[in-house]
This record gives sequence, C-alpha cells and structure tokens, in this order.
Amino acid sequence: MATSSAPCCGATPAPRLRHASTLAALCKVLSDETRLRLLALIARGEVCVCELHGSLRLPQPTVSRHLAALRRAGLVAARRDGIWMHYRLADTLDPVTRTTLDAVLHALTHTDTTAKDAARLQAELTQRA
Amino acid sequence: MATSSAPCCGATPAPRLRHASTLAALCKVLSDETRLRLLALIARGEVCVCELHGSLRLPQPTVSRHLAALRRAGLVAARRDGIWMHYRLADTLDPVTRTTLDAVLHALTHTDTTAKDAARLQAELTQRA
DNA sequence: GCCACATATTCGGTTACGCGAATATATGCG
DNA sequence: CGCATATATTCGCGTAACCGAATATGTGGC
Repeated sequence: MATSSAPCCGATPAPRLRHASTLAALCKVLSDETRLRLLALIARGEVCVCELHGSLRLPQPTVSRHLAALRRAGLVAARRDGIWMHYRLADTLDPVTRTTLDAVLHALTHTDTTAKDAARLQAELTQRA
Repeated sequence: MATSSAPCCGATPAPRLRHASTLAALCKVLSDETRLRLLALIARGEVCVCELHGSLRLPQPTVSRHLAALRRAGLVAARRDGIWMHYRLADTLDPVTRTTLDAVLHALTHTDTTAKDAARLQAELTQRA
C-alpha cells in the first residue's frame, strides 16, 4: 500500500528543491488550515493522533486524512506505539524546505488559532498524565 | 470594478496574520508554479508584464490572471506607465507575512526554473536597452 | 474618431480538493 | 477467536482552481 521502497512508518523522503513546481507542491500542502493547525501542534513535540483531533475538535477521519497528506509530503513522520500513532516533524528535510517550513511554523505561533489549539492540547496532556 | 476603497493601481493591503486561515490563504497563493515563477522575477526588481510573459514563455492572459491573483493577495503592486504595467513586490507587508514570503523567495533562488527564467529576462532587458 | 498595441477579464470545460459518512485495517485483551 | 479501541481508507458529492480561447478595456498616435 505504501510506496514501493519506503520504510515501514516512514514519510516519503522530502524531495530536493530543484524545481519551482516542487516548492509549489510544498506550499499546496501548507495551504490548508487544518494541516497548518496540525503542524503547529506537532512542531511542539511528538503527539498522539487522539490528542490531535481532541485538541482541534475535528472528526478523527478528517485529521487522519490530513496527516496522511503531511506524511506523503515528507513533512512529518509517524511512529506506532501499540494502539496509538505518534506524529513528529520529519527529522531529515532538505535544508531549503526546512527553512521555508520554519518560517511558516514561526508565523503560526503568531496566530490565535495556534494559541487556542495549544492550550487545549496542554490541557489534554496534563489531564492524561 | 476594484474593491470599493482601494487606491488606484494598488494591491489589497496584506491582511494581518492573526488566524491560521490567513496563513493558509497566503500559502494557497504561493502554491502555483506560474505564480512562483512570476514572484521570483518580480522580486529582482520592477518588471513590465510584456517582459514577464516573454521570459516565462507563457500566454499573456495566463500571466495576467496570475498577476491579478498576486495583486489580490497583496503580494505585489502595479504601476501604469503609458501602455505598460510594471509590477513590483508590495512595499508594505505584514512582517510575519514578509518573513514567510522571503523564505519562499529565497527557496526559489535555489531552483533551475528561476535560473532559466532570470536568464531569459536578463536577455530581454539587455536586448531592449 | 479610428487604429494598433498592451493588458485585463470572461466563458466553458476539466480536474483537483475537502468533507461527511461509512467502512476497513490494526493492535491488544481475554 | 471475538471484541473493543485507535487509526486509516474509500466513496460520493459539492466546490474551487486552472487553462485556452475569445473578448473587453485602456492608452497613445494619427
């Protein structure tokens, strides 16, 4: 089901940025509010899917679909832990891609959206502990 | 035809980045290869539309339509000079937007696409002079 | 006013995207 | 194995985006 030679839970390795269309594709992945909200939470550290759709107050299939898009784009990686899946930012990213992503992530920290989502996530985490 | 209170050739003022959806909208504008190629050339300095669709080897209506999208997003501004329209990067941009845009523009400088487009633009400019 | 040139907009058709609902897969437990 | 929980995928539909072709607007020269 996954691409032929990809590792088990891995993301597609992020493509080198040699052509403008590659950058356009990156921006397209970043052009959806739900995916940005997910990224903002994931960027704070590894998170479980259940915490994600809890904090974002979105249906689980919606979150899962957008996570799949982020994974296909190579921006996040997933790790299975029993029943749960934990998502984190991809560890190896093309430097240019990384810089662009960082700019967007930084911009996200300036939004109320992220503030509220992060607050709800924090609440869930402490409550769970 | 333009938005009610906008100045003559002006771009819509770039919206403050308070909500994730605003950032998503910015990314959506940046998610088209043609618009990225246009931005890469415009970022080098004010350019005339005819030089743009010449360098990009794209039909003029296509270029015009994408320029309109960039203008609506507040990323570029236009100035009329007789028959010609000159486009430049918007002078006033929300700082956060500006940072994000700069990252993308910098990423663009790493692509062959931009190299070739810029070379053709340079040729046109010197030939025209 | 009329024509030529530069630019912008509209129209019709196709394709891609996001969503909700339903369903499928995977893991652990007894 | 059968069941419960967590996550992923598929399906059908409505909408938004892009493109080429045609057309409209705008400016200057005669």
